Amino acid sequence: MNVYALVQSRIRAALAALEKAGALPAGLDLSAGEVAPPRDSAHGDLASNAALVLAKPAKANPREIAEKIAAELRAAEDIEKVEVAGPGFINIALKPAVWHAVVADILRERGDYGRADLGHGEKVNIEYVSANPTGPMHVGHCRGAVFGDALANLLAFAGYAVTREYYINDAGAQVEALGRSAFLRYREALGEDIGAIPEGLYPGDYLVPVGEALAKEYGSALLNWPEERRAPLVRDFAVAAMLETIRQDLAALDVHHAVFFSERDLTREEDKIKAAIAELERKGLIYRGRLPKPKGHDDEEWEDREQLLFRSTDFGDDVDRALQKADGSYTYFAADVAYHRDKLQRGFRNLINVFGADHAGYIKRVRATVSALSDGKANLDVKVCQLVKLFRAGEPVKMSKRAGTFVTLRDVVDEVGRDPVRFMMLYRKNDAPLDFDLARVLEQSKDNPVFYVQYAHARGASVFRQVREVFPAFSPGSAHVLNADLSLLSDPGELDLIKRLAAFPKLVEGAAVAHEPHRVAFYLYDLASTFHAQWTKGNEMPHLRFIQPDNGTLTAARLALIGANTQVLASGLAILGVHAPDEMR
RNA sequence: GCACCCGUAGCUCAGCUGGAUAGAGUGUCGCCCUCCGAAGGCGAAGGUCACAGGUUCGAAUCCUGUCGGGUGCGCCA
Repeated sequence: MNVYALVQSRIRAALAALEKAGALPAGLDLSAGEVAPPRDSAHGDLASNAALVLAKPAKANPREIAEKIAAELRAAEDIEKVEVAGPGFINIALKPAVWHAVVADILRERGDYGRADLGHGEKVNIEYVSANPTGPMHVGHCRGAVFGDALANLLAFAGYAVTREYYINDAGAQVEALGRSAFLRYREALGEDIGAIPEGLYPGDYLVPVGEALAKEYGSALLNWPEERRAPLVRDFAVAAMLETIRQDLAALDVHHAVFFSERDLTREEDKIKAAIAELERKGLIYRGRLPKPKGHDDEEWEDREQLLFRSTDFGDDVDRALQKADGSYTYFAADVAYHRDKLQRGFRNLINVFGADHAGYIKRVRATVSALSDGKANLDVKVCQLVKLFRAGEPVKMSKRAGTFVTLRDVVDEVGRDPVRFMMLYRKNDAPLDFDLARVLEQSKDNPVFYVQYAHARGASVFRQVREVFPAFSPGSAHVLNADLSLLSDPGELDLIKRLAAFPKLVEGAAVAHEPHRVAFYLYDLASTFHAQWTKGNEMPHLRFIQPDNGTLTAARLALIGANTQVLASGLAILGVHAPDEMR
């Protein structure tokens, strides 16, 4: 049971009663207002602003409405105290039994506690990473990968049927360059001195094994093949190898996509692109025309040219967008139109794209595309992940992709491990830049949020290990713990911890609606902090220690609280995709 | 020139979609281990929420403008 929902429903009932009695005008939105924890806990457990929100439509004084609502609420069994404060806030204190019931709920529902049904099983498509298959992933990709994955976990937890998807940019000039680069490495593998890698090709060492693999598979045969037969083969071979590398890199982060969608498949069957453009044409959104030259872009290569354009400005874009290049082939954007049409045809009405910061300028045209193709019936949210700056003990780590010496995702995961990478990437809003310090995330101290949260989980497990020496039967799932007399949990610190645990379902809903997994990370930090504080109280006040050797019933109740806390930490960490260890060594 | 993102404590950042006296961490200063993990905790100090208007019962949050920082800008992907 969600205490926020409980109180909200009590307020709604109170409003309905008032309306029926004529104390409020009919026709008001009775679900108006919000129940939230007050900033100052002295104001009570929960506060509602319903009276303030309703004051205007009801044409009444907010304090008077609040008093009426308060009078109704005081009759409710689970409510201990109701006060009207300030301009018309309704401050509510709940009976301890309500809070104790939260602990029992968590222990009963276990991993399902906090699960929501916001999505009603509706399908959501999340496209993320989508790094070009021209090399290993670097740290910049890492953030989008972790963000998309955590968001997918979060939405699944909130009741959506989530599809995780990767769009492979395996068409166009970049992969042709990759193929030529791989062919050079192939000749190198055959013993030829290839000299420096020419400008425009990929110089990175990671193509050396690809050349060797080609040599192993084909011997020197490819040298004699005509280019039009050889080039596509080498290119596809190289793309497949890069894709395999990327999959392994993602697996190291525990990121797994269900669908890999190939751009080349779209361009090979141009039908799909043509069909997508035809559909836009039927809607009157395609025309031939000229684009204005962008300002502050003083290159003489600008050639005023008539081209095939999509009226994306009808949907809020800055300029209309080209669908064909000068040579008549389709642009990347044209393929993307077909790709998004494909998503819609697969029945998705909720789409989420996770972009890197350098693609922010692409958002409006994709939104325009989805809006046009779905007649405004589909929702597309584009989440932009800002840049990651890499540090080591405060010093910036230099990287240059051009020189082929960039820091790969794999380097980072190998150095610090999966959990710190995932947690730190999520311990920030996605649209704020992120400084990632390789040294700091490995510190085993409270200065390191990853450690701090995991440590809280491990401490909980540690108590259950310790208690075996006094009460061997008190295992986490034992009847002693599950049926403990929770009314014994009366210390303010214990109640405070329960109140935070009770906030988890609301937190999940809010984070899911906003598509903001970082809220989960901050919540967990806060929860861990509350738990650590209660733990340490036992140092000075032995009667507050969780294990009371001479009092089994009290120990059982406190173990129930710890079990609930450990469960919520585990559930939250699972959303982030971070391990919840039982021991830290 | 235009578009998008950002501007909150010395530093790094939250702020639950408009609520009450703006919060954490870090740094500075002062405390707490015979004790379930001190790998932790408690306290003090620290603010014109970039600036100026506007919207209303009420603004860090919404609107307009200014300043400052970042990213991007036809025929690349």
